Amino acid sequence: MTRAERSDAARNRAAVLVAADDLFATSTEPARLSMEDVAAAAGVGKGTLFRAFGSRAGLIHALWERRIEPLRRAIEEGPPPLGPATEPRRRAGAILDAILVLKLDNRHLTLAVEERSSTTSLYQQPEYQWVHGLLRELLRETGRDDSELLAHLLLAAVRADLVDHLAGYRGISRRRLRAALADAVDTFLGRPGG
Amino acid sequence: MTRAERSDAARNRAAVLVAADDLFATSTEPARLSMEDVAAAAGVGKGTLFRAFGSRAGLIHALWERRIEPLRRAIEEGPPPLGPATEPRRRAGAILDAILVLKLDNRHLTLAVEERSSTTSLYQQPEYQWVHGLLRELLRETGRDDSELLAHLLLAAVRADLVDHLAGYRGISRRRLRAALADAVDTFLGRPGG
DNA sequence: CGACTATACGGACTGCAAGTCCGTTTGGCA
DNA sequence: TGCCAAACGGACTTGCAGTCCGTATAGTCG
Repeated sequence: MTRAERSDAARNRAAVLVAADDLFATSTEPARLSMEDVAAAAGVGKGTLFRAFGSRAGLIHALWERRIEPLRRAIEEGPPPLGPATEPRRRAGAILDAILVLKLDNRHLTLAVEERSSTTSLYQQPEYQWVHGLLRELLRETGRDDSELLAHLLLAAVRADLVDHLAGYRGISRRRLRAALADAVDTFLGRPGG
Repeated sequence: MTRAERSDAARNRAAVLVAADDLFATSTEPARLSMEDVAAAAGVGKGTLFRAFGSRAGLIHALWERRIEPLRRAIEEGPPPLGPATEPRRRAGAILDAILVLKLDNRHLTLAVEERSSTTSLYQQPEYQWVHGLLRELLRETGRDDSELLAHLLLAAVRADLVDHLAGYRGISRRRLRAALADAVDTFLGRPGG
């Protein structure tokens, strides 16, 4: 069995998460943010950083984990419209909307999460597979066929780089983006009420 | 004014295009394909490669240009259903289908084209902007509002990495993918006939 | 044809970032 | 207080994009 984490390791891990979170939020170009920068900002050595997170992808994943955790809880055990006791069409729409908002609020971090690195495809990431499975099941319950592909299509609509392009570069308002997404969901599933 | 290209430069340029085309088609992991590999395969020096194409992105762009050229011609001056003399809903569907097929046929190359490199976003690429503008106009003609965002959504459905994941990793047939895309288009625009 | 020069060649070199190694330090326990 | 597994950190390795510059040559002009 593995021994408990030593206190200095825990402290450094926390310091790195704080520093990296800040750097990703601040930096204009997440892809240019190097691990050495993160280590320096956290006041630890590069070796410590890699010991704690394994790789750049590991660090980014840990950061994203923290951001997505509340949403996961809300979906798995929260009240409607995100929680389980919700009519499928409404719940699917609410989940997609929540994802869009999360990405709008964490543009640079999500860009980094969805960055193409030779080894990891977005579609292999556990988080993606989790929402995809969830969504597919909800769509299936509404009676749509080929719910698997439709779930991918709806998730493609909230790809980090697209959201970033529209919200950042094109300056489209959050309101309009959410409305457009809701419209698209309604088009596919019909309005929850009708 | 600029002088004409020297014959050896033209020959090397062609050799590089042939070699790179082959390497991208063959290689399992386009991101791992280095410029030095390409130069070696083409039998030229690295300097020559960079002189001819400027950068990795420039080379990939040149390769993609050749692949997409026939489609562009068909769309701009060909017969229906791709050409201009086509009813908008039908033409939009035909264009999206053609793009999907092109990506299915050039999976690795399109992965490279849409690769996230710090400087270039997919959404800034002239090719993307061209199809997006085209599609947006067609959607506008069908009377859909927010045709700009809808055009992005439809194009997100044929993102290279998604297509590659579905066709390659998940083994979903070309037929089913095309049918699903056609369905999605119909859902948004209504069937061309009705 | 011969020589002159802009153009092109090519591979050594630079810069940069991810990830590793290993000698040194330290937290936690007896 | 002494021991040592765990953790530290920065020098080092690796791999790749892109540059530099001395050498070679295509094309032109006399």
